[in-house]
Amino acid sequence: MHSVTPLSNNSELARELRHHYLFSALDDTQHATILAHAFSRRFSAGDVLFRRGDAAEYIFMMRSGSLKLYRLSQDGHEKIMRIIRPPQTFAESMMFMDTPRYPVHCEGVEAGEVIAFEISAFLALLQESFATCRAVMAQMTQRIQAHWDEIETLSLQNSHYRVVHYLLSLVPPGAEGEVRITLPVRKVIIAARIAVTPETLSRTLRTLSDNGLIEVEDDVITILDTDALRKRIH
Amino acid sequence: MHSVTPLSNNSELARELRHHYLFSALDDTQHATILAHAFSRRFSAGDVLFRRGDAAEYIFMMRSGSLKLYRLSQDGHEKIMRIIRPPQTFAESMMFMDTPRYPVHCEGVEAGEVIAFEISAFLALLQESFATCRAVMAQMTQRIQAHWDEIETLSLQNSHYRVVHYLLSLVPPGAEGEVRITLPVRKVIIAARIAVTPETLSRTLRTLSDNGLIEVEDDVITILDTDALRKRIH
DNA sequence: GCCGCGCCTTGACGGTCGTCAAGCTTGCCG
DNA sequence: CGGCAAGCTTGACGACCGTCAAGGCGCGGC
Repeated sequence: MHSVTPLSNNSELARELRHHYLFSALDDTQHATILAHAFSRRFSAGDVLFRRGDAAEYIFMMRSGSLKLYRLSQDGHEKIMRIIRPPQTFAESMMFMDTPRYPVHCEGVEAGEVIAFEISAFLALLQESFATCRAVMAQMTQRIQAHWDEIETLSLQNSHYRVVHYLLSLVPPGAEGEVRITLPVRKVIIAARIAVTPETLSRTLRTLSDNGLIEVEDDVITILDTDALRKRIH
Repeated sequence: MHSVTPLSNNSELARELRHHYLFSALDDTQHATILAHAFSRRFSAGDVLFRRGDAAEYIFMMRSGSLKLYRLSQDGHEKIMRIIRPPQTFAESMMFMDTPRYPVHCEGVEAGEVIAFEISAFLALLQESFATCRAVMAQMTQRIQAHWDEIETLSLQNSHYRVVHYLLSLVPPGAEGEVRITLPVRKVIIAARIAVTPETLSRTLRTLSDNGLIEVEDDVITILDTDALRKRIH
């Protein structure tokens, strides 16, 4: 694999781990152990980190950039299951499968860097640290909650709802009235994430704009009245 | 709460736990502990076990009957997230939330019985038993896999596919050629499970029947050629 | 510069599937 | 036995949204 570097004596990374929700419960010895079984991987947009069906030997932590986890239908349609950004970890749940295989493709969106930790090494640490065990479980619980929400959205709601819902998810908590947000990724990526076509996304934004609820200028969207938009879901 | 009975000296239940994937790693003392913090709950079809938003104090193990976990949209449409049958457990992932609340409604479909275990007691046991911890995580991993699959199905596939996919999921593993299956629940329940209307389900079964792929007689369906049906997904 | 390519938008069209309504069968109960 | 409700089916209709096609805009490479 190219763009791979060892992590010996990377004190900045060590400090990062100490503040990370998944690793903060570990002591110095344990930190050293997992770093000895980890490596850094740099990637560009379009680089493939793994494919669906590959044997899963690593869990990952994002350090910079962004990437997408996605599946393809037989006729080549792409559904993005998740967009990953720092400081998220992913593929944790692979650890507990009998024959671990990644269930999605993984590809870079914006160039960046991930740290890969060997699953076997991390599993061994879990036995020693119930607190870390709990952190993993809390993490998995959050993922499950997000899945319930997504399944509900996909089966109970129409595309209009999904677009509005996505916009509202970008509003900082507590914000009210007029809010300016910037789309974090290209629109075609967003469309694949919320399971609509780029055309439908474009048209829906247009309708919202015509109705005076938002203003669109490239990837900057001004929500004129957050509450009104929230109620607008029909 | 009515239909609730204590579990002291229920030796049959104790034996059941010993063979259950979630509890088999516990020793006799630990079994006694959780049984001291558990109760049995009988229910009929239509009985509400909990509602979405209720504080989650228990995890559950099905002993008999069946029930549904579901959500409602604003306009009253029901999406069944999961059908539970023995010997499944559910709501395990609630244990790791900060302020645990059930994220779905739970209602009886066929009369039966569940065992409710206090979350606090079970959490305490997890600290002592890494093996049980692992069992919980393996369980959550399976749920996550199932969610990925469902999200993929909902976003990449049409209703025809979902019906065929559901039928195939009822075929016993390894079966080939002509297979006779019985629908496990009423059709309206199945429809809500796979996110189509009862009308669409009915029409799709009709089409498959007209094309000579299946034969339908009430809740008994004969799949004439499993492989042909598998390929029929378009 | 200018060409080509990717991203986004807009329009026209058509299929899928949900909605509404009617009718059928079955089982339950007075 | 008649009446009623529930479950399922079938038909007619229409909205939603995906597909196909065309065109504008910005950007990088030659």
